[in-house]
Amino acid sequence: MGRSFDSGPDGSVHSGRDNPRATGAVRLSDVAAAAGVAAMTVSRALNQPELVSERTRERVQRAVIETGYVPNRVAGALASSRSKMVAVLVPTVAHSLFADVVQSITDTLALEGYQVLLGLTGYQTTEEAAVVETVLSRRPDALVVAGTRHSEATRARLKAARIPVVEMWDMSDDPLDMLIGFSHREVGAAVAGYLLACGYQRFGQAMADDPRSHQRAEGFNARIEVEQAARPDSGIAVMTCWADTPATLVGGRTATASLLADMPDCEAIVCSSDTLAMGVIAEAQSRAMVVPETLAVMGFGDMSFAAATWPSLSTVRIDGAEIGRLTAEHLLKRFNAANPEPVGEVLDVGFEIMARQTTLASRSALPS
Amino acid sequence: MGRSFDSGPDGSVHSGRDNPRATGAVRLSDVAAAAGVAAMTVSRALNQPELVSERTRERVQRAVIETGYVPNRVAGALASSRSKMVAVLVPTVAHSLFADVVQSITDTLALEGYQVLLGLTGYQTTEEAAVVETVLSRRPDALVVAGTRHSEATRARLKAARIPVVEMWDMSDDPLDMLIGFSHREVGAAVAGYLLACGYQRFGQAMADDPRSHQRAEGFNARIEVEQAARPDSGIAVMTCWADTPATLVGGRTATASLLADMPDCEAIVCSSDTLAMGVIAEAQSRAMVVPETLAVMGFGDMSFAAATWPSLSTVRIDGAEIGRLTAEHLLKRFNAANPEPVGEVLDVGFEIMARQTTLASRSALPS
DNA sequence: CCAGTTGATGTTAGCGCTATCATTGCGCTT
DNA sequence: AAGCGCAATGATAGCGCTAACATCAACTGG
Repeated sequence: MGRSFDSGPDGSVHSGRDNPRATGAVRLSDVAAAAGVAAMTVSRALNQPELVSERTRERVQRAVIETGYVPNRVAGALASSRSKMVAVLVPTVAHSLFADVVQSITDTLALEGYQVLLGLTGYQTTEEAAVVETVLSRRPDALVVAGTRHSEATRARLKAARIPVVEMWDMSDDPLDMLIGFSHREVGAAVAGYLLACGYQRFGQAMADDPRSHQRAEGFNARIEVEQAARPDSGIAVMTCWADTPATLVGGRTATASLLADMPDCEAIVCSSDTLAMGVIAEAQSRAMVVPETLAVMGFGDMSFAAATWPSLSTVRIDGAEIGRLTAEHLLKRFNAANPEPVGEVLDVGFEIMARQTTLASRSALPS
Repeated sequence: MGRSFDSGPDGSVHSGRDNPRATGAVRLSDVAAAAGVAAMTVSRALNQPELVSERTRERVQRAVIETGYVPNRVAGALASSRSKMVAVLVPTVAHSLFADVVQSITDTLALEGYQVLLGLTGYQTTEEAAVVETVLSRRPDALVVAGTRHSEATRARLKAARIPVVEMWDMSDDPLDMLIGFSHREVGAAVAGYLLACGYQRFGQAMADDPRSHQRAEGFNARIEVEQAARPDSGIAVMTCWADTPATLVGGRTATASLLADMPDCEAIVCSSDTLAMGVIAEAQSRAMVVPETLAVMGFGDMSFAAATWPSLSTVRIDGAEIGRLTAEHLLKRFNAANPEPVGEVLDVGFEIMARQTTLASRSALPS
């Protein structure tokens, strides 16, 4: 209590405030001196309180407040080789789907004191490799990455890092470790099934030209082909228009114009994102077409505005928050487990078709 | 080349692979052994290449690749007390405005090898204090925080940390250090001025009940009062309806219903967010009111969908990416400067009124 | 009453890097 | 030839923390 922070009676282990390399911040040993215990005891009182007697714990607590101590986790991480950080790599955060995931991971990890180191990879694999290396240099306790297509160099680095890795967002046949996502093919097939059930037959697809959209388009077409085979004379048909990435409103309008030019009797347009779908609706309305009576529209993503438009947008909902939560919970379980070995587990979180006003549930009941 | 990594001829400084506390990862000294130089030289070759001869630099480069070395920046940060990390604290990232800022900061800082440590504070000041302490324990080189209202404890911690602090998003009279944002009052006043110029006189306000929206509402009302004083018999009037936070579509619809009930001749509804505005439009359309002829709508935020709707949403654009870029550039300048003292600088990035289809530029020319 | 056990605390020795100063070799001057 | 300055490299000593082991008192049971 009455003791100086700078020197114990024995001359403290640390070189004290006069050392040119010291940061000047309050250290564990300062708190220890204030509490009249050893530095190690303070460390334990803060990190493993159950190992310390209640009386000591309280004294340390008081000394921490008194000195205004903020632990230096950089030093802690170096000494213990546990950083309590999780690197999260997503292409961008300026997109509500990934933003939801990041938000949810951050919130869930925070419950046990873990923090998120954010890495934005862009949409290029080359950039990903650089970001992975930078992020690994911080020695995170785990790494979460969106997507399953990594360069060989990246895969090697991730394996060499010997930390839990969660791939999310996409499904894959050979996950590096843990995988949490959904199948884009199945989304496409489900959308086709839904629209067929509604009674639609003439389809346009306005898709952004990226790998995931391609998978959804494939799933869609596969389901349509099954139906064509089952009902050869039904007049079921699909046209696809590929838009530039990233998807924009204008892209949706342009795609719609193109699709309507080639397929004037198009009944429904399926989009690879809600943003494109908004463009489709805008183009339709500007042509005085009535949505959904004249033209149905289907989006993807269930972004915040999808439910808010008039007519509200039918779309596919991916629960990004759920993916994030599951990811974080899985990691916390791994951290607390004795054995941190890769598990090779795969979790399909699925998706939900949100039937709203831009599609008609029973179009077949209407006069065509 | 033919040398073992584990022991130099002199018996290496480090205890080698048999030490139980070593991580097993490739270390600087391993690279040094492979390149036949001292560890310090490798460190310099990587961090201050200009201090090393070209021949040595190349040898080191080769050794790095050969050994698969990934620097341990945790150790580096401890030794140099520079972490090359910037903490970014925002209420949420599941909101495109903040997401844009985070994206932009991350991208810009990455140019000079800095990384972002993300902290999500929620909308409560109590949470902010805890998050600030946690991130400071990582000893970031700077801290960026959205908003200017901090608890005393937070302000004290930030000052004690002795690192550059950038407050962003709001204006304030007494910034802690650097401040980059815009004036919410001025936004409100500008929106009022714009709508008055269009010829509107009967206004509704659908505002989320948060401090920033209050400031905008104040600015709006102040401008309206000036006009009322100038033209006492004009019939200019405002009604305000406060919606719950966070703003939702349904909140917008409810607010609209309430406003129209109290002010049936309402000509224009001003919203505190684009999301609320979408709700207003949806409610209007469901009542067969024509936007903008019967009811004009004004949003805030210029979110991605604002330009995409039909009719497209008139709103106020804040350039989140610009705020992020300026923030990051300011910090980089500070990092490279000799003197890292607080600057007390304030930067107003302003805003832009995006006149789109939900407002009529010359309503006065129409028959009322 | 003493070896064995337990719980609480202290001591020591690094974690892997970089700041700092020391050393070396080389070209140049006087 | 001795002295100087400079560029390149090396050796040393920590940064602030925690793993691992050591110590010590207070018990336990035979």
